[in-house]
Amino acid sequence: MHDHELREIRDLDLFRNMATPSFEALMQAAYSQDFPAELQLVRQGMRANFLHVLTAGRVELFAEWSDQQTTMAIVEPVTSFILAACLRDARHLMSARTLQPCKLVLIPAADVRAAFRRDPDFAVDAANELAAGYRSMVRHTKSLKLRSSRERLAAFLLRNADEHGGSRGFSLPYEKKLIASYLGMTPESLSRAFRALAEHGVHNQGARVTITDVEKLKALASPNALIE
Amino acid sequence: MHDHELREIRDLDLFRNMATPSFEALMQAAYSQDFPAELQLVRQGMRANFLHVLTAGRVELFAEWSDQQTTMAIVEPVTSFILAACLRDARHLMSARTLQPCKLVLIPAADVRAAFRRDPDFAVDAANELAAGYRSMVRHTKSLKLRSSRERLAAFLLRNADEHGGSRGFSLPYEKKLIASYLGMTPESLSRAFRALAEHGVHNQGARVTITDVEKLKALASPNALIE
DNA sequence: CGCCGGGCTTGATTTAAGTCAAGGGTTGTG
DNA sequence: CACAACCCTTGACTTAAATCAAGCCCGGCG
Repeated sequence: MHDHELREIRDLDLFRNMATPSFEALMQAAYSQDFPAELQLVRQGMRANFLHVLTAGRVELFAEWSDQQTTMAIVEPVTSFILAACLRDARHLMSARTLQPCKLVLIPAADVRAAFRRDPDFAVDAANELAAGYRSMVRHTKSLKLRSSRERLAAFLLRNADEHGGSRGFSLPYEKKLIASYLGMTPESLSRAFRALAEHGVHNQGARVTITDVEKLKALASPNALIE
Repeated sequence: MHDHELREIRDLDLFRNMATPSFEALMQAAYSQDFPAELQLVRQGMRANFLHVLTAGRVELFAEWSDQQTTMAIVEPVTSFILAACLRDARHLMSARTLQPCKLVLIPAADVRAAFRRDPDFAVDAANELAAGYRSMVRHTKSLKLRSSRERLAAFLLRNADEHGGSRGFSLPYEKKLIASYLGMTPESLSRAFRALAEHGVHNQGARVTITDVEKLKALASPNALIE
């Protein structure tokens, strides 16, 4: 494993405060690997054997059931995933696949659990990470249960405008197909939702989005701010 | 606070392995209180000031947005809730209200955070608790995104049959209104879903449910077992 | 340069679930 | 014991979103 990879991982909130010996032991057991696009990394129902850290590329977490699939989250570098299943030594609730060629560091789950029990600072950071994950899943669920598809898209666009482009417009970070699945609708419905948002301060052309009236869009996405 | 309450709390997974001095300090700062039914304990958007432990009664966690509400979880004694918001010192994502007269132990969030940073065993247990919470929220979300309302009800009934009555029939643990909201549908739809399940091995009369054909119901609820 | 092929859009139609409205049953209470 | 209140059910109807079916557009490749 390369030095710059080690540093990237060390800089994650999850590993930042870990004692150096624990970290080194953990990295000793870990290995870095390259994967092609469209490869299934994790299958739901299987035992969690590795904590994954994505250092390059993009990974989709999705759930499947009876020949249906839905996107649960999209992982961007540098981020760890599958921490909960590792700590609980449980089966995966979600599957994972690469969306592009990816570089991942795989850390054996047993070593993660050991470090977690031995290193208090790591345990604290793991708990924080899990709390954050829990809260983001709560937000996702709330959005699904309380908002219409149009409103979900509005909220999604506002969040992205904040993180990326700002008010001068930005490009959608993923394929619309994927966004639709993440937001819990079909690609057709997403297309129509974009049209409907034209009335609410959104201009869209292909992957290009410009928010022409932030206030109007916010009014649609969060009549009051309490949802997130 | 009474001795038997202290023992109940001590026996929770969250507090079981905590060092005795940490536990005692934490309980020193805590206090027990009785609440009437239908009282709002927590309002989403507010700062999390207390970790709550329910020792008697029943509490609903719900989310609200733009004059809509939806049930996110129902808490039964003895269980702690709002751990994630406490640890992150963040605002509540959900509101909470008592469904019945309740007894709660309130532990100041600042003390929880302190104990959490100071006591490694507590940090480990907190992380486990959060991991479990995260996973249960993932299951809920998967169910919402991948199953029809009929299928969600089927899965809910199977889970309850397991936990309570067994095959000899059981009583629904809450009002149907509440179950409907938890499952993400209206009371009317729940009613129709029950009727539809008559064809799939479920007999229902008021709060009374008997599963007359478990296999048939399972076939409907989980064509393959991977969802949970 | 032209012709796939996939992703996206658009229109027509269906369907699951929500809404509205009314009535039945149960429970608690004066 | 009767009445009110609330929960639940049922029926009629509406609606949001899914499905089905073309067609379009754009990038990659022969």
